[in-house]
Amino acid sequence: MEYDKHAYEPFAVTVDLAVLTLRAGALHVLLVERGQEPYAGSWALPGGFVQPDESAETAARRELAEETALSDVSGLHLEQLRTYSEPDRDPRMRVVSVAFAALLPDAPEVHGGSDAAQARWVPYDEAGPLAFDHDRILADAHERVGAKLEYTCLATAFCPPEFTLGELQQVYEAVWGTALDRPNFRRKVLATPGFVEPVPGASRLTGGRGKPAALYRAGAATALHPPLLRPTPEGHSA
Amino acid sequence: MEYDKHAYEPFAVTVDLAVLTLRAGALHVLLVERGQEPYAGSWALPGGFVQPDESAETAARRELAEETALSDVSGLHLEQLRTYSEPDRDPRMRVVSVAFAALLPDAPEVHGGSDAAQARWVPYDEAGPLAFDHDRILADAHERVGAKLEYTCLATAFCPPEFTLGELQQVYEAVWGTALDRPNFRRKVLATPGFVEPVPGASRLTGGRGKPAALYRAGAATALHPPLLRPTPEGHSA
DNA sequence: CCTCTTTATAGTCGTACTGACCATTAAGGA
DNA sequence: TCCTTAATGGTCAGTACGACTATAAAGAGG
Repeated sequence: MEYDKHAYEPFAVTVDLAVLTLRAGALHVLLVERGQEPYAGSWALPGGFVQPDESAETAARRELAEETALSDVSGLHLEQLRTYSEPDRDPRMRVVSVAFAALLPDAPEVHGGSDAAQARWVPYDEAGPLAFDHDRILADAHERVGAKLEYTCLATAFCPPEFTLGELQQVYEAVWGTALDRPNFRRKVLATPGFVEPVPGASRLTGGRGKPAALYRAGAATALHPPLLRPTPEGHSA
Repeated sequence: MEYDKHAYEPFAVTVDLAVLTLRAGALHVLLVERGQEPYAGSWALPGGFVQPDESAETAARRELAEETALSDVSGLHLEQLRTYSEPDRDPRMRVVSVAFAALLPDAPEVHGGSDAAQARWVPYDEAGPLAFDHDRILADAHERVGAKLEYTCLATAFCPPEFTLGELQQVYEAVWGTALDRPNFRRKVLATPGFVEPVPGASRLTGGRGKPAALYRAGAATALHPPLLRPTPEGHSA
C-alpha cells in the first residue's frame, strides 16, 4: 500500500447481513422494510455503518444483536462472505459493504429491532426483489452456506444445542433443496468422528407420532473428511 | 442499511494482492519492498487505494497490471479473499483492505512496477514477516487456493495455455506441499469431464530426458465432482 | 549400438465409500 | 388391536481411490 503517490477518496463502509434460520423445515432469511428512499417500501438485508472503533466483524455482530433482539449473540456463527464495492451500488453515495452470513438455530420472532423499520422472517424462495444488490448478496450467502455444508460441520449452527439427526438432516435438505436418504445420512454423520456426539439416555418425541429420536450435540470437529457431497445437480463425472 | 440514524465515518479503502505463481515447481509470491514508515524496509503484498470510480475488483486488476508489468492481465484468475478491517491494522489511519489472490501461469521477472519500491518473486516458505497484517492475508490466500484446488479446476490458472499433466500435478504438489501418485493423479484428472482436453498430436519434451508428455488445454468445466481431496493431513474419518 | 536412466503412460487389485434398497423398532391414532 | 408414522439397523452392488506393477519412449554414457 502506497499512501504518498495516490490521492485517496473516503468511502462509507457498511455491513450487510444475510441472517438465515430454519422455520418449519424451510430456510428463512431476516429482512427489514426500508422506510425512506431509495427503495422505500422495499425489503432489504439488515445492516449498518461500521463505526470508527469497530472491525466489520464487530459491527456485524452488533447489528445482528440489534436486529434479532437476541441476548446472546456471541455463540452464533458469523461468516464473512465478500465485499461489494461497485461504484453505483448505492445511488446516493460511495458505499463499500462487507457482507456476512449469520446462522441461527431457533427463530425468535422479530418485529422492528433498534431501527424504526419493521423486520420479518421471509422464506428464502419468497425473498422477492430486494433493495440495492441485496439479491446477489443473499444468493451468494445461500451458495456459500450450501457449499460449506458439504465439507464442514456448519450444519449444527442451524440447530439448537441438542438436536435429533432428523433435524440435522432437515438443515441439509432445506439449504440444498433436495431430499436425502435418511439411513444413508445417518450412517455418514455417525461415521464422521467429532461431527455429533450422543446425549446419553436422552430422546425427544419428534412431534407426536413415531419412534422417539435420540438427541445429539455438536462435536469438536469442524471439517468433514471425506465431505458430504450434495446429490449431483446435473450430469457429473460420477 | 440505515443512513439517517447513525453518523458514519469515512474510511480509506485499499486492495491487497497475494499474487501467486509457480517457479521451478515451487510456489512463489510477489512482494514489494516498502520505502517509508511504517514498516520501512519490510516486504509487503502489493496493493493500493481504490479510486472513486472503481470497484475493488477493478482496482485489484489495475494494481496487478502495474505491479507485474504484464500486457494482458484480463484473463488472469482474480479471487476476492476477504476484507480486513481491524481498527488498528494500519497505525496511521483507518484503512479497510479488500484482499485478493491472483494466479499467474508463467512468472515474468518484475523489478519495480509503477511505484518506486522494488518488487520481487519470493518462495512462499521464505516470505518472512511481512508488513501490516499481510502475513495473515498471505496465509489466507494459500489456504483458500489450496482448498479450491480440491473442488474446482482452478489449478489450470497456474498453467500456460498448453501444459502437460505433470505440470498440472506440480501445481497441486506445490500448493499442497505433498507428493501425489502420478498414475492416480492422471486417472483422476482424465476421468473428470471438462477438466482438461487433449491437444491433438502435440507433445513436449519435459526437459530433455524421458518420454515426451502429451499436451492438454484447460477444459470448459469449473467444478470437480467428485473433488480431488488432498491426502489426509492427520487422522480422519477415512 | 547397446544399456541404463528417466519420465510418461497403462493397467491391476483390494478397500472404502456411497446410493438404493429392505427390515425392524417404538411411538400415537383410529 | 391394527394401522400409520418415524427412527433405527442392515444388505448389496457399483464406484472411487490408494498402492502398486508393468510398459513405452526419450536421452546419456559406455
